[in-house]
Amino acid sequence: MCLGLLAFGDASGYEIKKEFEQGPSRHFMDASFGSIYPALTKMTDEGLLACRTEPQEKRPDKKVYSLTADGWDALDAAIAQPVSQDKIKSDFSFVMMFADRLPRSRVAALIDTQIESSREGIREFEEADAPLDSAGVSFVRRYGLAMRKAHIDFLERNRHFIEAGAQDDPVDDKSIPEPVS
Amino acid sequence: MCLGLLAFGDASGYEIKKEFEQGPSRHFMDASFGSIYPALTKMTDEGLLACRTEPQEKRPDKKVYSLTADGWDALDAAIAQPVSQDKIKSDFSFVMMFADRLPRSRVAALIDTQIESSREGIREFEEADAPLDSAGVSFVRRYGLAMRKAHIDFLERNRHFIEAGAQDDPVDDKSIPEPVS
DNA sequence: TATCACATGTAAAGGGTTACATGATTGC
DNA sequence: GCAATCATGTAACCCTTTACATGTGATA
Repeated sequence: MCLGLLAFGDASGYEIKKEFEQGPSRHFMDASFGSIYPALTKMTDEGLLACRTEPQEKRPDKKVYSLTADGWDALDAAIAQPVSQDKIKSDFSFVMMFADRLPRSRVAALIDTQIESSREGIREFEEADAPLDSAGVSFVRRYGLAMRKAHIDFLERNRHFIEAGAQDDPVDDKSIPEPVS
Repeated sequence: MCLGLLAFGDASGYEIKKEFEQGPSRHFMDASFGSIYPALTKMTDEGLLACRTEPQEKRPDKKVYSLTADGWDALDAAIAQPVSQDKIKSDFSFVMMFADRLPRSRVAALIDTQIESSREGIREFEEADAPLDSAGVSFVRRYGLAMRKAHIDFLERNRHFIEAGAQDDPVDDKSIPEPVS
């Protein structure tokens, strides 16, 4: 993943981490410093990356990595590899399977949070500098956008269904929604 | 996850694995025998699960697990816990970021595979016995269905865009698609 | 004054998969 | 005969996160 991100421009470990958090890769990959720094060191040892230290004023020194010819070859080899199926880890979906055992207010709050975080993701994607993207990056960014929109759309259209099936809230027991098929 | 699946009925480790592969939980969780069996043993030791051995004819014995009262409590505690953000690991999205470096035929094949596997997932979900689902399970199943449909929809609407940007195939260099904005 | 952003790195601990070990039966 | 399904379990290995270690400068 680090190798891939460096194909879009030289960067330090710290900048790669920011890319994982904020860039278009945000919605399908992630890594912590504990795996980024060792990976960068290892690939430099293997000759896939070159490293130069950039001194900065009023900031700690920066180690900027860039792809070598071997690095580009390794990237091309990686993207030629067969791809495995997408894997999703969703606490939300897991908890929703037991919505019947949860108070209505919790189910509603869970859905609200999901919608809000998808809206947040959409905002971040739309703010990003899309005109500079390659066709591939643009495709991936719009893909992330489309999935988030579909996510919000599904939740808004179906929430009434599951909220109706949930447990009455312990305290507030008025205003029972009609059951919906 | 095992605790959760057992809430829908007693099962053996082998059956839980099948549930991960075929049930509605298929699209957001997974586990191998190497983690299922130890988890089952551990939870039995902790008193969350009860285990009975069912002898079978012409088949190895089965160890069927069921939730104890403590198990139900642990499940309720688990679903009351704050949920973390969904995490997606997508080789496909990663490779697509570098579509410009790939031959058109590979990009097309990658997209075909994605569409086909989503169609396959839809078929499996629709075949399943939906009428017996709880409101929660039904919601999650329809959620998986909606996401897969959105996935296919995006790919079909946008594939021409990225396939146009990819590299000419090494051998076949005729029939160049028009660039699309 | 405290927290955040910048900046790199290591080690312990945790979680998971892969591979192995074993064995019967059914279908191609 | 060979592969797949049924069925359970262990251990080595791999990868990752979490937490720690260190230090400056800007902002609230």
